[in-house]
Amino acid sequence: MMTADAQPPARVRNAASWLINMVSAHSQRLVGDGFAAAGARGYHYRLLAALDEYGPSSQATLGRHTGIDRSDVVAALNELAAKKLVERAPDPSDRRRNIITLTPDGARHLAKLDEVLTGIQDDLLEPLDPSERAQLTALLTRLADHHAKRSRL
Amino acid sequence: MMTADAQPPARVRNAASWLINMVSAHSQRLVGDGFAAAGARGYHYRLLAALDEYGPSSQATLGRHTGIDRSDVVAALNELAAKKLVERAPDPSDRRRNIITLTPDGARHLAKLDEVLTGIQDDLLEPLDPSERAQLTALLTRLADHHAKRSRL
DNA sequence: CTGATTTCAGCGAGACTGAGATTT
DNA sequence: CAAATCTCAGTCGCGCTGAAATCA
Repeated sequence: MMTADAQPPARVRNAASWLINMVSAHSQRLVGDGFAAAGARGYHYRLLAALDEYGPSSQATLGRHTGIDRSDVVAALNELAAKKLVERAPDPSDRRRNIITLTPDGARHLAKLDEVLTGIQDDLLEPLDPSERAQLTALLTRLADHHAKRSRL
Repeated sequence: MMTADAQPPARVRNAASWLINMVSAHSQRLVGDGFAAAGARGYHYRLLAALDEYGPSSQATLGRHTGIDRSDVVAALNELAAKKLVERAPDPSDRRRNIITLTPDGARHLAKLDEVLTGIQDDLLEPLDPSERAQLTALLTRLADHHAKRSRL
């Protein structure tokens, strides 16, 4: 009969790219489930957080701040606007643009999602002690910065 | 005018889940592009590697070894079989099963993909010195193992 | 009957591309 | 003219679910 160990091939298991993707997959599942329980998804959180931190913005600016494609920004804002979490208004000083504003409801929703996310960080890093968490964060930040610069060329 | 800094909100930027996902996204882009240039994708590599490491297997076993869903195993094997990289034969001792075998062409293709992947590990970890790479791998392995166990309950 | 295996059809999220219309 | 903005219609990889048919 078949044992249920389910070990991936060693060459796969030991590749840094595989490890990162596995941890990322678990992380995305945790975050995705948490957000879904609150009636949201990742794009919604990123957009709300950018609006809160930078204030009312055009859609193009939101796309730059969140890393979300211009085209997906449109769709996600449609969903947020339908729930009255943001407001879309034409920019009188540049009629190509919409000015997106966080509503009070949107701010409340964001606060809830922030709580969800904070709780999840702890689940995600549970096996690591504080100094190990700091190490991991530092190493990942260096990798993220390095590749972000590379892709901006 | 608008500066092009594109900084995500601080709360997002500092979350471990965000960092992991950013690095994972860069990693997936590197691997995906590399595999695509060789005419493959992640599922193909995982299946070929599992066949090479564990020998001829049923589709269900391949799914367990690669973490690929039963349903996606079917589709990916169709593609690999169409390129003559694997062979599908009924299992005479259990007629529910197919026995999947790596062809010589499949082994050659796998060797090429292995080279691609090895090169990419270096791109991915470029800013880290060897001891930092080992640290990162160790920390990620602990997280991956922890969450793998949790999801097997 | 229960359980395993293969297959098909479909969905959801994230990350894209291309094209068109409008305005600067 | 070129460039920026918004929108719509698609595509792709990955990771899933549900259901059917077959067989142990």
